[in-house]
Amino acid sequence: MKGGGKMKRNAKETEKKILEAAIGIFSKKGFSAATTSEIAKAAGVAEGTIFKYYPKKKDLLHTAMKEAIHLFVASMAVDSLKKVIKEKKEAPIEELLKAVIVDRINFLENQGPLIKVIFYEMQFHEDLRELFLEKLSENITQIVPQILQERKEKGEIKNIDSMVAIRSFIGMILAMIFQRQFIPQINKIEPMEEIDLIVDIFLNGIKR
Amino acid sequence: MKGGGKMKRNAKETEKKILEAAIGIFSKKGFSAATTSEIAKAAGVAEGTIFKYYPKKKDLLHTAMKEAIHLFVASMAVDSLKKVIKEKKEAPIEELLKAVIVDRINFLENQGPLIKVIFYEMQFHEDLRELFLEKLSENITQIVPQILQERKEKGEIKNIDSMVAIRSFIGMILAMIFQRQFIPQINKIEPMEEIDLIVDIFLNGIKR
Amino acid sequence: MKGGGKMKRNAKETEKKILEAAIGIFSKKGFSAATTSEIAKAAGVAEGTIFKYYPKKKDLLHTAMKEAIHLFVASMAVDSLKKVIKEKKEAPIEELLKAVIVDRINFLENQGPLIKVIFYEMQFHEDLRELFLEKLSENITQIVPQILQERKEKGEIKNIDSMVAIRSFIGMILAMIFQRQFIPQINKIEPMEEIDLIVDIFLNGIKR
Amino acid sequence: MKGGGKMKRNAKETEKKILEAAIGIFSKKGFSAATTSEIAKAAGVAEGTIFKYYPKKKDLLHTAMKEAIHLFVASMAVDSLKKVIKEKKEAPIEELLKAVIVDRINFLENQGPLIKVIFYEMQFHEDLRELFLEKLSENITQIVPQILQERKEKGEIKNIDSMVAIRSFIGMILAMIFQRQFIPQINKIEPMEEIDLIVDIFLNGIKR
DNA sequence: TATGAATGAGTGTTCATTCAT
DNA sequence: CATGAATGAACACTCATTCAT
Repeated sequence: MKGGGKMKRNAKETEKKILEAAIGIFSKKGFSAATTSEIAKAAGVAEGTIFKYYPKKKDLLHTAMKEAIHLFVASMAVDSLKKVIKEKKEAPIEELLKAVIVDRINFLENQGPLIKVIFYEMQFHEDLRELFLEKLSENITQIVPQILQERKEKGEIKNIDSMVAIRSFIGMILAMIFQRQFIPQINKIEPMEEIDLIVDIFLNGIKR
Repeated sequence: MKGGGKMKRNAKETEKKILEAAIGIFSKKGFSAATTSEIAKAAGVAEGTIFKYYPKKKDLLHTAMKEAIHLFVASMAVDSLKKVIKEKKEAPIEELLKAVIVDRINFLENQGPLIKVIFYEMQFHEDLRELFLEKLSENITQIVPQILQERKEKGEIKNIDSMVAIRSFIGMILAMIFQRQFIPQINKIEPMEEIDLIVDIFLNGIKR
Repeated sequence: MKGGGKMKRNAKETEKKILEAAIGIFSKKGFSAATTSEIAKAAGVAEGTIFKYYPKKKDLLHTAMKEAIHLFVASMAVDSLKKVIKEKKEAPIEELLKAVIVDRINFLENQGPLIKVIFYEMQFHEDLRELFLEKLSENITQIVPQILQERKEKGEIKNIDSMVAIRSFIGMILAMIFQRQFIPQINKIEPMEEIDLIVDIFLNGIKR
Repeated sequence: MKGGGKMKRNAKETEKKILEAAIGIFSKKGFSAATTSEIAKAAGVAEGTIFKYYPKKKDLLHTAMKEAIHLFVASMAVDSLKKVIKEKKEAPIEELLKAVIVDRINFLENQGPLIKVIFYEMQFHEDLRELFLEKLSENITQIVPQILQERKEKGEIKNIDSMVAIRSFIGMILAMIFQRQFIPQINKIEPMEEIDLIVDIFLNGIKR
């Protein structure tokens, strides 16, 4: 009846619960349609508590976005990919690309909601858009060319614009993921078979 | 004390103005963040007028979506593409594909906002999602395979799954459009050059 | 498409249709909950037409009320009752009272909706209340005492306050009508039998 | 930019204030004509606060009705009357009836607004009507016959249908109350005198 | 005279935000 | 620190009323 806390006292944990609940709701309904009361319920805190940590609703979005950007850009473009690339440095390029695809599919399956929020809200919030794209382009221009550079030098692949090549590859994969997610009924072949096929098309496409 | 009639009287036109304003606002801010007062202002009508034509705000979205679906699915997948394909039937496949890309870029430039609305809101509204995907998968499964069939028979290209090939091609194009829209600064080559390159990669990828 | 009338042109008739539709709707939902659009539809006219005849919605109510008051007060308290009383002047008083009851039940069955509107809206609109009660009290004080005066003089009934007696009788009848309308299931005896019983109670009650 | 909490915190009290304000306004203007903004002002709360307790305006009516029904049916038909009847069990029947009338007048004077709401809105809302009448008829059929039964057995009064007798008595009283409320100017005798007269009429009417 | 498209003040309702406890 | 009752600006939506045709 009196005001005051009941649950465990762990500010960091509470903050995290709120942020995670917010990401969940944002990804289900979008930022505008999500309500703070809903988020509070999902986080298991009182509505007022949210505002101790995030004075404005938009702060929730910003924090989520910053985390997402870090995850998406740093993790996606850098860490994870770098790892794959390094591990497979000596492997045939087919194997490298397949590993990349599988890695990306896993990434999207785990970080899907967050990614969704990024892409949805980026459209509407100039500040977020800039933040995201700045980070992204920074990393992309650094990392992407390296991936194919070595192979080009070895003469395995054509001397084409690396960005275009990589981006095309990404487009193929995303199109596959998107289609398998939303219109799975039109598929006639198995996922692994499909991955092979995509890699095959891509490699034939760019090889000398 | 209450309002009265003033402006021109043309129901059909008013309805259209409202719908167009709505699509514009929806695509700028998303459905939830858009307000009817804002839409009214953009349409140049009183707020109450909107509700004569669209009793619920969601009706605006639904109507926009139905129109969008018709445009996107029927027009995109069928009419326009069919035309391109027929016109270029005897042309080399490179030319066909380039024509398709240019046609799609034009389409997206003109119908961009509408398309954006579709993809945003589809995520959140089950009913819209079903409506869209049903139409889309219907058409895709009919049209897409025809595009490559002939070339396969002539032995120009590999005997691979047409859906995967086409989808990969679409993915490449969309990735290009998306990147050029949002991170244009990382581009090093000219659009037409890029189109040539994409077609080249794709054709090499699938040719026998 | 162009503005302009289609139907018969008969102002008086149109006006009447509107008023009747209004009374119907008012009695179904009350004045406030009734909408002019609903009334227009029920009257078979365009919404704007209503305001040619009744510039304000309240005018509809006022006109209905005036008609109702005329009907209810003049007709109920005066004409109809007078007629019954005159016809049965020489009849035994039991017969007179039964005739009155039957007459009143008929009246209410025919004029029910209008009566309902009177009693409902009277509560909220001071002006209507005054109009109604003024008329009513005028007539009641003139008519009511005459009904029993003669019988009193003949020594058939006690020399009690006529108003109280008559009002009690009216109360008995209205209670019967109300109960039969809303809780008919609790009745054990037939209507005519019940009328006999009420008259019997009343007459025994007032007889010397 | 948006509001904040200020006043005392007592949910139960706030809820009650709102309900009472609502009953007051409903009884003054009817449900439809009452506005939530008006109710909020009368209750001394912000408009939004109302909806924390009663998510829909109609919920206010329903809650008021349920309370009213309980009060009216349970209290009126059962508790209060039972008490009177028990207290006066050995008293002459005249005294019993007078006590009943006085008790009822007091009841209506105190609960008037609530009762008014019941009778108004019952006409328009099927659900309320059913709720009310169900409760009412349940109780009436249980309580009413008991009132006269004993007297019948003692041979003091005729062996007539108890329901009709009681209802007639209620009708007489309500007619008195109604008339005294709305057309007080036509009265020539004092209230207590009038009560005596009504009881006299009724008793003579039903005595053997 | 009748129409019905258009109006806009006003209604019920929502929700981010505040603050006494 | 956390609560949740309270707030009020803003929203979707209604409806009596006006007026060009």
